[in-house]
Amino acid sequence: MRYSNYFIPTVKETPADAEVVSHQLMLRAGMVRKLAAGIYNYLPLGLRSIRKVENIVREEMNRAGAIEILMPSVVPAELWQESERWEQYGKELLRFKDRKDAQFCLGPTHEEVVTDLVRREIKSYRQMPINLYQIQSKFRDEIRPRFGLMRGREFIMKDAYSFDVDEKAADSSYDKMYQAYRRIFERCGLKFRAVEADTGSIGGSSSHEFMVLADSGEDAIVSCSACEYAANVEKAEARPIEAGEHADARALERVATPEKRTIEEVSEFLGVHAAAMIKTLVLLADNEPVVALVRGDHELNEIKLKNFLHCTELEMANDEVVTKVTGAPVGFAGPVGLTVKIVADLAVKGMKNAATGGNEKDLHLKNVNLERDFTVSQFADIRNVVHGDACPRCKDGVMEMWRGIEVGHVFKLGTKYSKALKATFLDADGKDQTIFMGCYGIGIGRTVAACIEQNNDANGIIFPLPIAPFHCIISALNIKEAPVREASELIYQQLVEAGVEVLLDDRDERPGFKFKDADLIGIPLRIVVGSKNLAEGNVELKERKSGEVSLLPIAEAVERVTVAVATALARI
RNA sequence: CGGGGUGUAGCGCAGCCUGGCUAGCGCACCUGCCUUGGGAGCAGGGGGCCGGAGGUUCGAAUCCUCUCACCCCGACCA
Repeated sequence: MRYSNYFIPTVKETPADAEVVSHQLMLRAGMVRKLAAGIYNYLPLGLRSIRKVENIVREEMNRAGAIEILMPSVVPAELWQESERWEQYGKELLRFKDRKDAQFCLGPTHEEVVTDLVRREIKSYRQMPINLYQIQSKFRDEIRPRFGLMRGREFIMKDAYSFDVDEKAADSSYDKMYQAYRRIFERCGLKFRAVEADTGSIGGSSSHEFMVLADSGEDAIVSCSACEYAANVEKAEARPIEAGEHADARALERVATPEKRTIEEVSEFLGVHAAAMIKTLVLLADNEPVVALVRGDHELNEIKLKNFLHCTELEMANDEVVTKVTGAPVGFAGPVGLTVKIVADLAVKGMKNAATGGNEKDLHLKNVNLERDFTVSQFADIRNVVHGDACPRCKDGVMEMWRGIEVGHVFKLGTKYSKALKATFLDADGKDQTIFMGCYGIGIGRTVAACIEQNNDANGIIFPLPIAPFHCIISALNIKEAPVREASELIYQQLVEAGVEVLLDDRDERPGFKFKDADLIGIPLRIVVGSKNLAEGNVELKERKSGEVSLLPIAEAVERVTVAVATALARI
């Protein structure tokens, strides 16, 4: 490709509304342009990287035995009503009507559509296992789209769905996908981790997320320093804390705490450590008030509590409800004397002589003790794991925390959708059975963004070769000079013939301008053709990542680039 | 959805508080000269319904009302 005939609108200044570095660089490098909130045009460079990821995904899905199809993005409401997600999915589902007033939505995911297809066509155990996938634009009307391609409303996703005769076979399909995902992200050149995850609105029994490690990541994940355990904090299990010291219960004390509301304020005012306090939170579970207790230095994990309570809606109560439940304004809630259902975190069980709210304005209690002063309906693991917690799986490890970007997610769905949509088959005994499903997603655009998040410097993007829009750029420094032009053309032709994807910068621009652009768009290898070196028969080869420069005869430079590209692509 | 903020040339911004002359600056763009190893220099030039609608006023980018769009924070830590 010749730069002068191509379309790479680079920008020197950083756009004001781009926060994270991947978004800034994708805009500056001319990879994408915004059309509306969370909706983007993919320009040539961005599209090439996206195609690279798609192709890696495609190859690995095919290798794992999955079969590519393409489903429509416009989906009739009936299917979503049949699975009952029409009501459950909420405002993220973009709904609209056609001219006949029939309801439709833009598919945010395709369990219903694929299950409908399969229930019509798959009738026998002989037709399974089967795994169907597609690479397609999805639409989710996100509350707050942000970070460019990282959280868009329209985005390109690979989604795969497996169908099996029983749970064991489904597990095996799941495992194949898990392994395929590892290969995919390794091939993309990413540093990532697979972690246990909550299943959220997709549902199902268990799942893993594939997280690209990056400080700007929206998700917090934990991993054990000693064993293989790794999980999203939403899911990460807290190891029950052993009962505290056997201190004697002291007499309950009422303490005036004027205007001291937060754990921080009260602990400072009373001179007790936050860990010796009980944090009391009032929530509404399907509109029923519930009180959650966690240790003062811990955080409530709403997802755990929600799963424990088996409710569909869980939210923090507003001031009005808090006042009604505790009899005191916000900031003075405590478990003593409450009549509503109380769920306490396991760590609260061993607490002795704790401090907590007095359910009265400007009042807190000291030396509060379980059983003597208050009772708890149920104990459960409802807090967030914190850095340094003991590992729930092994004896020796402690939990370490990371930030990650979720680029892939694999779910065991069981029979949630097949049951709702009556997707059944006849087994070897001629009996009707429900199909076991799994589903497997990869955010294609997000993978490119996550990659840039992980691979950049002050000058711009540093693409790993497998997903770089071009392998090599030839910077022809003074294109008006015949020798430079001819040598550049020669190198270009030879590289193209060798199967290297080359961008020839044949623009009539100053050298510095070309160097800045080349660095910004992140092409891994650069050959500089300048008249001085060329007089000696040499060109310069520079690696974007290391900055390593070598002066080489033309033939050798071509050879080096060809070998480097072949090596990088053959690595796995 | 709650709070805050911003809409002025393709991009980044000033002007608005305190209304007034032709609406400015940098980058980008066009022409010419010059220059050619890290986003050069000089000269000339094009480009704006100041987000939209309504109002106040002799006069509105500027004040008021409504509206649309976008951005940020929050929507869990009482």
